[in-house]
Amino acid sequence: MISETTQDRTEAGTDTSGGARPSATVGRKRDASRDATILDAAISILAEVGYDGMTMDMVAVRAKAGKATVYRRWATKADMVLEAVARMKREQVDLDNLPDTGSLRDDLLALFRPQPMEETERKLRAMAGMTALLSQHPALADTAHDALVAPWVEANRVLIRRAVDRGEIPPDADIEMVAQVMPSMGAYRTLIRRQPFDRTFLVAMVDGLVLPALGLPCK
Amino acid sequence: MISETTQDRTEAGTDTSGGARPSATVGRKRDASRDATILDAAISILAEVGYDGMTMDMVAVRAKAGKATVYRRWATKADMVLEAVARMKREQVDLDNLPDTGSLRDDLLALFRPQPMEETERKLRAMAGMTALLSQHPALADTAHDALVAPWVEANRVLIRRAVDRGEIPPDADIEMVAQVMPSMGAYRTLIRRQPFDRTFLVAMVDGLVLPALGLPCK
DNA sequence: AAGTTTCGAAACTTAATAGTATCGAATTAA
DNA sequence: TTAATTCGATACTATTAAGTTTCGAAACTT
Repeated sequence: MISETTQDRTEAGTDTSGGARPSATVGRKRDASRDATILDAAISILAEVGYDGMTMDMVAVRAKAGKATVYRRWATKADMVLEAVARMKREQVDLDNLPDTGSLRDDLLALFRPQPMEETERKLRAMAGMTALLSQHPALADTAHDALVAPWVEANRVLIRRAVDRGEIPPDADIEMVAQVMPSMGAYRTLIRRQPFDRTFLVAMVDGLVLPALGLPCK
Repeated sequence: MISETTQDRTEAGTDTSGGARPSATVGRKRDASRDATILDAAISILAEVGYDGMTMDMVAVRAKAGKATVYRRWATKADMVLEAVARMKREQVDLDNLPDTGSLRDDLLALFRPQPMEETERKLRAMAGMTALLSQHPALADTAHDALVAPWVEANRVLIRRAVDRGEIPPDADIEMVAQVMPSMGAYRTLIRRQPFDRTFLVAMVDGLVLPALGLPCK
């Protein structure tokens, strides 16, 4: 079972008072930076061996943390993985700072510029590792999608709309469908085929699929 | 570890002679029909709960078989799942009997006619269940792909080539890429999004993506 | 200084399950 | 008839891993 909320503060030890205690104001403070370290280790291991292949000991060892430190933060393995995935969202595509080169093709390719594609591949693999969890908790499918794929789709949507507005491509295309193509094929290629999501593949998708589907070469 | 070959015949009991014995000619014969029943149970459970969620007891119970009957056929769980997936291949798209309506659109839609799409979805879900196994044995990715997706891609390839030959669509499209679109998006939709692979989605892909990418509406 | 909490480390408990062994009944060949 | 083998069922073993507890040291509040 996945807990409703993340554990915050105590409840451990020989406490018998049962009631929820307010955040402790005394004692050593929690090192917030351990959270990120642990979650990052979790994501890496998730990408490598999947949810069921990942043990809490592996995570603790890689993060150089004790298991108590891990379980003080998340009640269960599933809870931890959930937050790890949710956190990836923040590092994703920066929707407020999209490329704007004047060419749709360049915009689409530039989406992967600052952070190289290894990082995208790592995240896709982490998502692959989560599929096992999705079987047990289908509701998590949305969390994973929102965190990893939705921002990418949204970015494509914006870039395509801009191209329509500036008259670069005809306005009658199914933008919604086209915006999903690259994320879908990227996920499939990484998750199922286990092939690299590299620049060659990216360019092939843009030139062989996305732009033609939008009617570009017919102009 | 995954065994090289499927166990055939004996080696069980109190045999101490070590050497590989030829197929027994005496005693009760193996009921070959149990194989299919067991593998079918395995596929269903795989689709429902994934590889790690599936226990050998579940499979035996659903197939109304004893575990000895299962392990007499396959040495390990992974072996069994492998053969189950390989067997799905034979029930897939009939490449020797593809639709040929004279219209690419109708051909693509007709691919899913005889067997309804629930079956396709079940197979895609079984594949989703296998992703966990792929994390541990990446070599299996090819087996799964060959069994479940490659025939579908090949069918698309053939149908598209025919349309090019008869002049329905221009010959300069990236056929290889386009042929992969529907399987990729179908897999992604089923595996990650956990949304239905229904006729509506199929038509949207064909009309909003595949045909436009091939340059059809510009003719 | 005193009391409380967090830290990493490691020992421990407990539940689940892959795989094995055994059972009595049924099937087959010699 | 007899010996070998398969069948479903079930008990058993061994391993793995989630989650708990304990430890001594460090860090923080009052």
